[in-house]
Amino acid sequence: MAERGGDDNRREEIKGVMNLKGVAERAGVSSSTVSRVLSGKSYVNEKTRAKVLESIKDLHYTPNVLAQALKLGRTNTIALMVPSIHNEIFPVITRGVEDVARKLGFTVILCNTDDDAEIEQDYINKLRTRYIDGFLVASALPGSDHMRRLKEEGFPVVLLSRYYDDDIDAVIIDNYQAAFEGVSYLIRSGHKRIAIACGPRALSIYEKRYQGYADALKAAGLKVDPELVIMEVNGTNSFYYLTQGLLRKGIRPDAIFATSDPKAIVIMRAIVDSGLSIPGDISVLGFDNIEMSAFVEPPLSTISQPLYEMGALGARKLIELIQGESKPPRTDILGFDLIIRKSTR
Amino acid sequence: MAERGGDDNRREEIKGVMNLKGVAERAGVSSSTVSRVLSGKSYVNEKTRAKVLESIKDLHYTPNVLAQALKLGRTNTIALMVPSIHNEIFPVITRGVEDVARKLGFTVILCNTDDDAEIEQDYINKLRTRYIDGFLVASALPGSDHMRRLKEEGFPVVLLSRYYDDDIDAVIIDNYQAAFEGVSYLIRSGHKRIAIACGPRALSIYEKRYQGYADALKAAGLKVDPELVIMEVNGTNSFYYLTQGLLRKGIRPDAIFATSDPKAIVIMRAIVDSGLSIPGDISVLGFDNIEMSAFVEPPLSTISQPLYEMGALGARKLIELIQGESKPPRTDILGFDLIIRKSTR
DNA sequence: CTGAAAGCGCTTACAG
DNA sequence: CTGAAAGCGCTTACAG
Repeated sequence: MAERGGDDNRREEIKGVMNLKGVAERAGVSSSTVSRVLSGKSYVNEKTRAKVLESIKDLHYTPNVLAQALKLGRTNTIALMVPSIHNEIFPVITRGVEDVARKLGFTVILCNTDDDAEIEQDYINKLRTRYIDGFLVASALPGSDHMRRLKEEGFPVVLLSRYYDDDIDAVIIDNYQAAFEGVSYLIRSGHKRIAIACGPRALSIYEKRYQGYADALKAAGLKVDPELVIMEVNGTNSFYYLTQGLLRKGIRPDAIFATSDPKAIVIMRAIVDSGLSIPGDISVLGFDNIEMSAFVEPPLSTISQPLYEMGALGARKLIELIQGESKPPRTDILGFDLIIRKSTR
Repeated sequence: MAERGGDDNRREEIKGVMNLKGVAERAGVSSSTVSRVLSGKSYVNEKTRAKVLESIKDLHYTPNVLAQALKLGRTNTIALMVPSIHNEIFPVITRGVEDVARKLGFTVILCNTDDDAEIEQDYINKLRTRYIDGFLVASALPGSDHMRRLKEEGFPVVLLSRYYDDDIDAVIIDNYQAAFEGVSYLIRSGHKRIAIACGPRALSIYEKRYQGYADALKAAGLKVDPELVIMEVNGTNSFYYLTQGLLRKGIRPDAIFATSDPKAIVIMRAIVDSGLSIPGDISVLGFDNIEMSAFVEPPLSTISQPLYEMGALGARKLIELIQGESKPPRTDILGFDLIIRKSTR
């Protein structure tokens, strides 16, 4: 009895928070036995088991996960690292992750990294100390090698939706191909001066979407006009001023491919505020198919990705890894859909 | 040496995952001493401390949070329970929570409850076993008393944004007053037949907003016309058909107050698709001021709540509770803003 | 089939 | 100022 002094661990005294020893005493057996009926891994005499089970029920006993984790080296907890849960697509992915995790007995710790390598590293340092069984990472920072380092340290890691790499498991869509097909559709329907409103190309998804755009133009014998490449300056809302600036200078694309739906919606606003019509004067194509995109005016044509499934599959893969199924790393590529509504002609 | 047999705890062997004992040996002191320099709670000879610090650095040692938690009975982890992270307002709240928690050395476990009492209970059972230091709950289920039970068991609990109760700390806005002022504004600007598009009144926020709507009408000598009360049937999108149905029957409100922005956006779509104009024929007022609401066509007038601050303050309060400052429970009421854009005349 | 014992990695009262 | 020891609540190899 070292401490147990005047400390304030109220929870200690609450009925309902019991330990193995308490259960064992009430059942008249040793804690080893209780542990065994709990784990179900060894045979226990039917009668003993019944007594133990009853004692557990009477005492409302639930095992202390922390102690188990300390002993076993597993916490049944995974970390989900996303740039920002605020960003439209991550809530859906997160929901997929969480649902699967919950079903399989895991809890998820949410980390917002802001695509900042330092914050990412912070989290990793904090979590790696056996606090976490594995990492699900939607990072867009291709240069950062802390992922690889984590993996080398033996942590299960699955990459989600963004950057990926042959050495690490991943679940993604083919962003290049999706952009390629979206822009090709625009070309097929008669557009000739297609602008792109692109997120930072330092993030691999945007780089890929940009390449898809450029190659689709090339494949149709058109070429990329630097005037028509609108790069994000400072957040999504900057596209409002960027687009207006472009139009005011008299530059007149006949379509704009936005690399995300929120960007597309902001751009539609700028177009309308400039006195032009959609899709009459300018078509707009988005990316992501966020829920609202069907309801804005005009309803937005866009490319949809299976976000929920991405999260769900990612979680499933990670938990398989944690539970020791060691297959070689594999990148799962999910499908996308081109959804035509009224913002393109 | 009981086990240590052929088990697969690879992480054990990885450099970088060290324990107190290792650090102590390298520094030529006892683990007690190392623990002491780490905690900073007792004096340690300057020279000894320096040696220890060096050893820690050399070994890239970070303490095992699990072991600390087991010993101390605290995990520095809080649970955030939200109906669904998918729902527009929760990502922002969550971000506020997470930022504060992180700054104060806490991690947050995210739980999606779907406003389902059983799932809520599930989580609580799972997490209560000292896994978690406290709960931040955005539950809308007023009838559920598991919150109260949790509190009685000694768990710190803070309620967020939704249901609240005098016995438990909470951070909210005055939903009644906000709706009252929004609808009063509509009345002042000449609207006489004001409809409400209301989420399920079983959820306390919607009940409050409904009351604010009803009382604002009453205060102006108008009364609630049951024909103009549109109740959600099955998710936000149902308002599309509900609104169209209303208009098709020839019922013609001159304004619609929607109890959330997504509802407002869906309703605007239905109005336009029915060949009417906004705000010419019908004004629309939303609630929440989600980011996109400034960009939709027409830009949406709405009531904004300080979501980020709500999350941040909630987290701060919870952590204070956890750290033992026991003030009497208090409900903090944050301000709201009526934002007039172009969807109301 | 079951118990006693060691050990997971910490912290801290107790002696020096 | 510092170390040896007990204990947080579990699990499991080792003996019976």
